[in-house]
Amino acid sequence: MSLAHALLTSLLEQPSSGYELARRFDKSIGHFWQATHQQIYRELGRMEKAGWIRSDADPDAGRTRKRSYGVLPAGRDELMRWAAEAAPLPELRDEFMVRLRADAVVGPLGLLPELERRRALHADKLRAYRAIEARDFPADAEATRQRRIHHLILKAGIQYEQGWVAWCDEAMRELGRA
Amino acid sequence: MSLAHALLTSLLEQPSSGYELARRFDKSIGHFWQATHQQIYRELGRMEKAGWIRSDADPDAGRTRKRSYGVLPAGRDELMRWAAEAAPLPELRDEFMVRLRADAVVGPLGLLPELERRRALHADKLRAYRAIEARDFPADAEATRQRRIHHLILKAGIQYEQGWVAWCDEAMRELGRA
DNA sequence: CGCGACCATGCAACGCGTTGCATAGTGGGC
DNA sequence: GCCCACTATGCAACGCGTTGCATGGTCGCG
Repeated sequence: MSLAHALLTSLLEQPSSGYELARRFDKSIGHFWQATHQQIYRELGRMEKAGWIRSDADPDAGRTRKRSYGVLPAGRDELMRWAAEAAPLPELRDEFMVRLRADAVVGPLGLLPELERRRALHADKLRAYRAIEARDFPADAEATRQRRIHHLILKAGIQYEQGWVAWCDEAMRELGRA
Repeated sequence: MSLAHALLTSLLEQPSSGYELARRFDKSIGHFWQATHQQIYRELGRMEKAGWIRSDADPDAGRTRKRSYGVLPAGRDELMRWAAEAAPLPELRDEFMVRLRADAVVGPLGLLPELERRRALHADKLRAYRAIEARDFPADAEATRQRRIHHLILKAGIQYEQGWVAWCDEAMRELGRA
């Protein structure tokens, strides 16, 4: 049930509506935990029932259906309880490796273009992460605990994409000389 | 529907029973595509209905319930058709990053031990992959196309675990001096 | 004034993956 | 001779994540 806890975290950072959460997930948290607006609305409903969050009609009442959510003490407690739990490592799970293995067993399937496509996608993400890093974590900035942690998370993404770009390069060399 | 195609690949490499597939998934293919025996039996049933594979009672008939599966031409065609498709990049999806972010917003939650645990788990996997590499891909071995591809897949795992070990080290330094 | 883009929430249904349990035969160890 | 571990397959149920669709309001543009 990480989604609930990701939402609690996001709501603690900034109380918001389901819609705003959905958009924020597309940016910061979405880099390592994705969710659609459907999941988010459904989960917010459950969390409210559980007494972890409460909602109130937005200030611009009447005009829109917008509702804003805030974390209740019980929600904060739950988040702290959960954060201390041990969790299994996320498993590597990649269709493309299945394709490669299929290529190995049924003969050349022309995977080079797909490999190039993947390389480009990873390189795009890497560039985007680096841009965020340059903007949000300049060398001379004051490093609070919070900022250092956020930077650490970003570096995980950078490391991840960088690794894949490097692997794609190697794989292209290997597949190329087939 | 990658599971079906992973099974087709595995069955082309070596016709087998559901049980054997389940065990093989724990080793080779399972490194990048996991499946429980439940999923496998269910999927084999569907694939047989679809005419991609056929089963026959095992030679030691009568004694056990064992059934062996083999890929039919339609299954082979389907695998080749699928392998050429474009696929979205697998997304990074990691609970621990949510925990870190929670730590940043509700104060120190004592994540260092968990970080050490993760580092050890990644290092274990890395060591296991390196052992497989030393055993199956010695420098002097003949490099067929198939072997080069299998090595490439293994290197993806090595690269992946290596990256996480390095990141854990950095994260431990950062969290340590808090 | 109408239309398209965006804000904002939600229902219904499906599928993959997970969990718990059931069944039954076989082979080895104490 | 009994118990345990392993081989081998399967049912039932649940939950998360996905997809397609529906609804209705606001705001800017031509």
